[in-house]
Amino acid sequence: MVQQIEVGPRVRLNTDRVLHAAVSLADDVGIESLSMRRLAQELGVVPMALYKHVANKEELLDGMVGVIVGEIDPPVRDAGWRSAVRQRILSAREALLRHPWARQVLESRTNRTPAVLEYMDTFIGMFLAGGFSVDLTHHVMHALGSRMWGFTQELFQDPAGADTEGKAEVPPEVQAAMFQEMSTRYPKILQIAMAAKHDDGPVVGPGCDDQFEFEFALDLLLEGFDRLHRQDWTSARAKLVRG
Amino acid sequence: MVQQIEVGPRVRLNTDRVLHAAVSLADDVGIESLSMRRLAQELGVVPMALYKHVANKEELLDGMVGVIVGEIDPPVRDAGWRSAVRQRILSAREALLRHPWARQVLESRTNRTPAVLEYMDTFIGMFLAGGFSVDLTHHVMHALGSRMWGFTQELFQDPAGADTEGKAEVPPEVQAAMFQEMSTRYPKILQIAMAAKHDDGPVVGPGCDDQFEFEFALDLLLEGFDRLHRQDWTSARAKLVRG
DNA sequence: ACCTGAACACCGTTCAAGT
DNA sequence: ACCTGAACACCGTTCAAGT
Repeated sequence: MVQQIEVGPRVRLNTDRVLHAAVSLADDVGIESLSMRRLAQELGVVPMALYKHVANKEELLDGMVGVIVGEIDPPVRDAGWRSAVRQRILSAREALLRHPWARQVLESRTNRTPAVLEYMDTFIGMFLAGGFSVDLTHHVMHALGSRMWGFTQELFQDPAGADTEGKAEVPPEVQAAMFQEMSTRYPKILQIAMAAKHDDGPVVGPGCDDQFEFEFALDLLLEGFDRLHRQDWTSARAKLVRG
Repeated sequence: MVQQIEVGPRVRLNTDRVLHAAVSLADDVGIESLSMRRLAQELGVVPMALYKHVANKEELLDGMVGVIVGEIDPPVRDAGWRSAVRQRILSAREALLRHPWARQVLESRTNRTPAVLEYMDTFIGMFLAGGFSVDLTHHVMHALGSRMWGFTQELFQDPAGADTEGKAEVPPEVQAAMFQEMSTRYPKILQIAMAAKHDDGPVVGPGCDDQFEFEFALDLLLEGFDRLHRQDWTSARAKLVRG
């Protein structure tokens, strides 16, 4: 699991080492178990030593986000806006999927760190380079929202995730009872959940093809953006129509 | 600010009273300051007394979400799916806006409480009643994601929000320097930010019409859903095409 | 310049006891 | 049946001191 020990001459701490240690500690033990004290221990150092390199825990989290954002590929060159945007979002998605805690941290934070701003700036650049008006680009960015990072709120999240080991298996008869309960109380949820499972396999469990769902919504939006772009959509006109 | 005092015969605690006290405490002091101890104090009771009515803090948060979800209007009757969905989402949005902490709590949680399931079930029902296939409804729900709750990740969030009082005002010359810095490092962000401010007023500050942005993206999606629905879209066919 | 020790003001939660 | 007191094992962070 977590590497530690670290004998020999104590390596000098620096912000980068702190940040990367924090990232891999969060990868290993989960974000909820990441504390300044625990991180210090991992680095073989007293808690207060960290405060020379990050001002506080908030800044630590911002720095960790920065590390992950740094793993996202820059926009591909010489491609249309649509494929450039699509590829970059899917690259972001891959980076975020490597660090399951990152989604939550990204969302919980009002990020205006240089790394995040840099990402957004080049992101916006893809639309502008594709001939989008500044106006449309602005609204398009809002429409994407967190999808820009390659994720959306999952509808039917697995409970907690993390340690699947500790939890006792649900015995089949209890599972059947839960199923019964669901089908009478929430029949429609069950219906669409069953539809997803149909061609996959297990009736209960995470049978959704998340990647398909993500691309479904993404392409729907991209299609819409494209249409508006070709129509020379402006927000002023839209507001007029809306009244 | 926070009402407390509460003299006279101590009212008996119950889960409902605990939950509602927690909601209004979070409204008042912010979710990050909501602790079991603080809540107990607010109710004029020792911390441990709460544990007779909620199993732990997680369950408290789930219960608080339940209270907010209960404030969302049920689907309107005798309307087309599109207007029913639209109205309900905007009603959810109003409820969530009344409790600024709710968005974050909703997102941080793997909610499968009865209140949330009930909301989703009736939500799904609107599409099915509109003649959507179970298949399309499933994907459409994923595409909506957290937009179902009436919010999306805000692009340019105000830092932290909450106590605007304590923070010292940024002096104009510093503001100008920040502006300068932004325009050279993140020129495109500035461009689209300026576009938003154009007809509003202050150059810096929250000049975005959040409601417009929200409806812009929502209508783009609804439009897309409608098109797929009329084309008798199926995921099987879509996967075939995609390869 | 960087790290340490001890302390402060908090957390959520358990356990055994009170009425 | 409900509430209390005292305690446990944690937090993030400050301050003054060490090398």
